[in-house]
Amino acid sequence: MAVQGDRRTAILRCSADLFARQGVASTTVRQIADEVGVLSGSLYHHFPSKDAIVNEVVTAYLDLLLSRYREVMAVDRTPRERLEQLIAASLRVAESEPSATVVYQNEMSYIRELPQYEAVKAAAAEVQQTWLSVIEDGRADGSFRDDIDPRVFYRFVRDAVWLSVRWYRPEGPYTVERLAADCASIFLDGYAAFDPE
Amino acid sequence: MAVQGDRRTAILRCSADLFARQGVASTTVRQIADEVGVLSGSLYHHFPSKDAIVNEVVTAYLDLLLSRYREVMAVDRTPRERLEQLIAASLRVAESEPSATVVYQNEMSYIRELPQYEAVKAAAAEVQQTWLSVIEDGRADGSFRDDIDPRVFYRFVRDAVWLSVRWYRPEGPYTVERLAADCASIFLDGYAAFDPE
DNA sequence: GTCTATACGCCGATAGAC
DNA sequence: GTCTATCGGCGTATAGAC
Repeated sequence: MAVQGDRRTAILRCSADLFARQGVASTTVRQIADEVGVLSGSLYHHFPSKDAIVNEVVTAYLDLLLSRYREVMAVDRTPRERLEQLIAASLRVAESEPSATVVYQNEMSYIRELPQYEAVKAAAAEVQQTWLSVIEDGRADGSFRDDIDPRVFYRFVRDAVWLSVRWYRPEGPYTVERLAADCASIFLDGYAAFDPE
Repeated sequence: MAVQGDRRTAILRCSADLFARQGVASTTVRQIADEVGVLSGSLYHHFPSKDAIVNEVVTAYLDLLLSRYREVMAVDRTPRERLEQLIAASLRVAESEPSATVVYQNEMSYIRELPQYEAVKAAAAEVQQTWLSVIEDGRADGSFRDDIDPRVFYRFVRDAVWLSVRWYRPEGPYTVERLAADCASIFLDGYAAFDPE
């Protein structure tokens, strides 16, 4: 069982890497098997289909992300602090699971056709609701602007945060914590120079 | 010739729509032919390969985008005004060519393997250079902040702008000009409420 | 749990009639 | 310029030996 668990994990990890690099549709079960070090037929002992592998990659990713979001929301903070924390939590998840993050960002049209899409949809809805509730709270207490639709602001932040997996490399001196701080500062304070007053 | 030109255009338009909806790898030449209203063999009278269709969709898109950017840069304006104009020009191109925009945003790993990738690469470099020069000018004249890497700011703006094709629908009362204004205002002034002073 | 061997369909692309 | 017909290859998935 430990062996099977390790093999399953290896299959999921190799698949996520290939899916992220080449796209799901362009990745073959033979490539996955090569990377794992078995023949393609052996994959079907662990998963019933290629789609099942995709589904598990995405589901595990969303479970991790949601658990981090729930931790952020469990603490009493201002909307601004919570927004900063959501950005930082997202970037940390993207750093620890870059391939799964890329798959989820790039392959939504593929994911939507999976047989178990409803579970993914529910998790995605909770993710969105978390962000929107924080933004609405900030509008309500006057710390955020009320002249721009919260959904528009949410989508800009979301896309900027998640697409950072396409260019951010955690190896350099620019840490993920600094990236999160810069992101929050740009979106909240703007890139225009502060008024020298 | 007019007929062939029309047919070529129809093939490009249908291909871009399918590529955007399903991904390039998952779109077959038979699907493209069905959508156009011919049989798949007939496509090869107009294009030597499926990859050639992808290449022309992307190249035409980048040509259009660059021509709009050059118009913006031809006028003497402040960095802030130019940044607003680049955002607006980008969103207008995304509105007029949504499928090609999606293809270019989603399929970079496919595009990078095309035989004629060098031309695409050159155009992409000019796009990036246009944004960066405007941002650098704003830092130089003190209108933009100098405590955050211009490349980081560029990538956040770029991703927020281009990913709007995934959710923005021009049919509603929220016009693309208003979207551009909101985008520029968030990125330059921030979403935090203005100091009531 | 992995391998060998293979079924079966769809893929991009081509040749040649019309 | 489009059609008919088809080729060779590679895709996912399966059956059964070990």
